[in-house]
Amino acid sequence: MRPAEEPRRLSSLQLAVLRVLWEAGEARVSEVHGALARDRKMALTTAATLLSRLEKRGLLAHRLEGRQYVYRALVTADEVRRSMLAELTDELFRGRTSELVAHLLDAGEIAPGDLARIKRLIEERERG
Amino acid sequence: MRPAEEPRRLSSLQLAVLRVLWEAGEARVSEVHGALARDRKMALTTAATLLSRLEKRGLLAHRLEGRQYVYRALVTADEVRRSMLAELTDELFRGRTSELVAHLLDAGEIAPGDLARIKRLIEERERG
DNA sequence: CCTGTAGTATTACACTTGTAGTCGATTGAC
DNA sequence: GTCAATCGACTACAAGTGTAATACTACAGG
Repeated sequence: MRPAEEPRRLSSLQLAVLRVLWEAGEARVSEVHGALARDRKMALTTAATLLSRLEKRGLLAHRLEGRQYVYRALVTADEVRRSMLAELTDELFRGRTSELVAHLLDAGEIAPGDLARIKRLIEERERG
Repeated sequence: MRPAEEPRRLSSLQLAVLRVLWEAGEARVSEVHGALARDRKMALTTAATLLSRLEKRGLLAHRLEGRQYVYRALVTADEVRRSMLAELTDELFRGRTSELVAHLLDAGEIAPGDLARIKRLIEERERG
């Protein structure tokens, strides 16, 4: 039994679709469209195309309710995060997570307040 | 003077090309091909195409040496890391770097040894 | 029954990427 | 000087993506 293959690379737009479904749990085409169209103007059929393509790829599924499709994600946000982050770590930081974190620190990408928060997380993890 | 726009999304293969140039400083088509072909079989013309496309996009430049093109990257590894990481952070962690790090910790992606190293980095940063 | 209308399915098209063949020019070896 | 090797330019093509029009279908209202 194949464990629902890795999400591999997903475009911004594909992720946006997934985010809608992750937040809503389930959503009709019109709802997904509504959510996406808040950011970028888009035809309803475009949203429908995106959804059916993602389904063909095995990332979504739908059930029928009346005449409408109700989609849901088959991958969790965490799976996608893990997989995309792993790929990025491999390609840009030779697979070393610590280098990634070091980069974050060097690049000043971390707000001062977060620094303490992260340190606390690490300490918890050390004990745990 | 346009500051060499953001690298945006780069494919694995495009990054592989860039890595070669980052390591070598400069490289001829045949050299880039040689490096890439160690991992995946590939025709020389394929490497040439990749290079010229990346140049058209403004990420590379070349000079002529004899009859051969010698390419170099116009973006640094750090710029690419920053930009791609920022995009991923936005899309998958609502822009919060701390959530990214928290995910890393939760996902157990960090080797035990690295934990201490990262903590040390944070402490340095706190003082600095 | 007939017909809008709401929804999905089908088709289309431009652009990017991965992949590479072929063309044309230059140059080193005889 | 001729010829083969070398090297970039140009052309090609299948997938995947973003975008959407158009076609088809079923259902609600009259």
